Amino acid sequence: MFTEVEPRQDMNAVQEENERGSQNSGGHSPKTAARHRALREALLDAAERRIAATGLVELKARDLAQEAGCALGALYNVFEDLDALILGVNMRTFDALEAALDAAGEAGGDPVARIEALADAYLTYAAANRRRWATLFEHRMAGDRPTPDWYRARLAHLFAHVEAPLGALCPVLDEAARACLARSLFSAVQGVVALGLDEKVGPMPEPTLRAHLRLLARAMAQGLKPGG
Amino acid sequence: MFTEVEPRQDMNAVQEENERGSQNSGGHSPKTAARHRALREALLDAAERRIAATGLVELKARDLAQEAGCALGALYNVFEDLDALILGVNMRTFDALEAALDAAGEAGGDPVARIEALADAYLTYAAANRRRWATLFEHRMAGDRPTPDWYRARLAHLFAHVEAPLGALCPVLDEAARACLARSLFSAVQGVVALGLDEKVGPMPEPTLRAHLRLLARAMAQGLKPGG
DNA sequence: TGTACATCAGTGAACGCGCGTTCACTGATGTAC
DNA sequence: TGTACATCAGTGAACGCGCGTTCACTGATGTAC
Repeated sequence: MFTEVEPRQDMNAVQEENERGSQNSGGHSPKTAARHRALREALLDAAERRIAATGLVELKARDLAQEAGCALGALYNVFEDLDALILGVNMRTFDALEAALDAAGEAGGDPVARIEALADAYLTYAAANRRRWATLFEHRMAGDRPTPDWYRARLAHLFAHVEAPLGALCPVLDEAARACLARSLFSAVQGVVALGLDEKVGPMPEPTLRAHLRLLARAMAQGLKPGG
Repeated sequence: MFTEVEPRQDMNAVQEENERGSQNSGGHSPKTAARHRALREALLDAAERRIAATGLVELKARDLAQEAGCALGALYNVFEDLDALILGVNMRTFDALEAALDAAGEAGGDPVARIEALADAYLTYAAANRRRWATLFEHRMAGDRPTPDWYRARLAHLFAHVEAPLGALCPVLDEAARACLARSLFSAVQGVVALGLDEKVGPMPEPTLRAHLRLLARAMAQGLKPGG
């Protein structure tokens, strides 16, 4: 029985590692394993920098290897493929973005103020990390492979940040309705931020953008209040 | 003087044609010119169909030629390059989308209702023509060429649809503020529709989506009223 | 500790493929006489 | 109307390039004895 359970746990761990883009972390000696991890980090750093500088479309394996100071082939010792690497970068971005939203969500106040704060924090993060943030939404898997589940979950988890204040604001909603509404509210903010920052349309003054976002958050929150 | 003016007008006409993606419409005889135009249309039709079926990413010159029933090279007799062809498709999409919005905008009612109607029409069009609509925002010019001005103007013109009801709702705003606000309001709707229809996140029931959109439009409109 | 051997991370040239674009050729269409 | 010639749309094989990925090789690292 013990042997039934143990290997399965290992399987899960390995599978999760793989799903998140890591190759068999392979090194048998600790030294090797450390180098392995270091190279992974170096490549992720390089990719992050390049994406921040020129965006996802300009991201090439050769540039990454050069910037990380390794040979082209080494990249494939450490990542399944480029997609896995990009997913790795996006995972970091998710972490950072969620941290920013968590921080904003923790600040107290009435639900409306909290929703406002979340929208504001979202804009702040997106404006300060435009391309990295845009990459979250731009990236499609190569070929016809589907986006991994954990990625979609991660995306969905962004919406969840609005759920708590939404529930406080409008306790009538059942869980499903609240989740849907959270998604739409998040999407509205996402839209305003995305088109507001899009240089193709021409830039919008950031204070104006911020004010509109506040208006949006406040208005929708008001519109949801039982009395509204 | 005559010769000063005439050629310049021709230049402009030609330039506009080119900017919109047409090659020298070249045929010296009317018959040839007609075939030229017919081929253009056939290719645009084919591209529209393929985009509707499989999206912009899957659009290949060879497939287009085959589906339009011409040789690969003929495409380049009639369009500068693939980008020009895609811009041509998007121009059609702009036309159709604007027509839908115009129709929705003409229906009377108070400004709030008109804004609601616009958002609703936008969702309806986007849902019925997902990929074609998505292509409006997905497409980037190849290389580092900038998006042509007329395209950006066309994009901006979408926002303008909300301006009239917005002005009626909130006459205090000067023109610039109104334009900015129109853009943000449009962007919010765009965001809700885009993420609502995005299959990566998982589909949302359309009635719910529509209800949220109405909520958004109504809430923002209320929030803008001088009394709100 | 020293030596022989095995492993495997690291290397970068080469592979392979997809795909936009060109180009030498052809044949239909139009024109001049 | 008929004939010779010119033009140019139409053709699709071939070009060229970018780029992700592989693979035969090497040398450093670790292990056995």
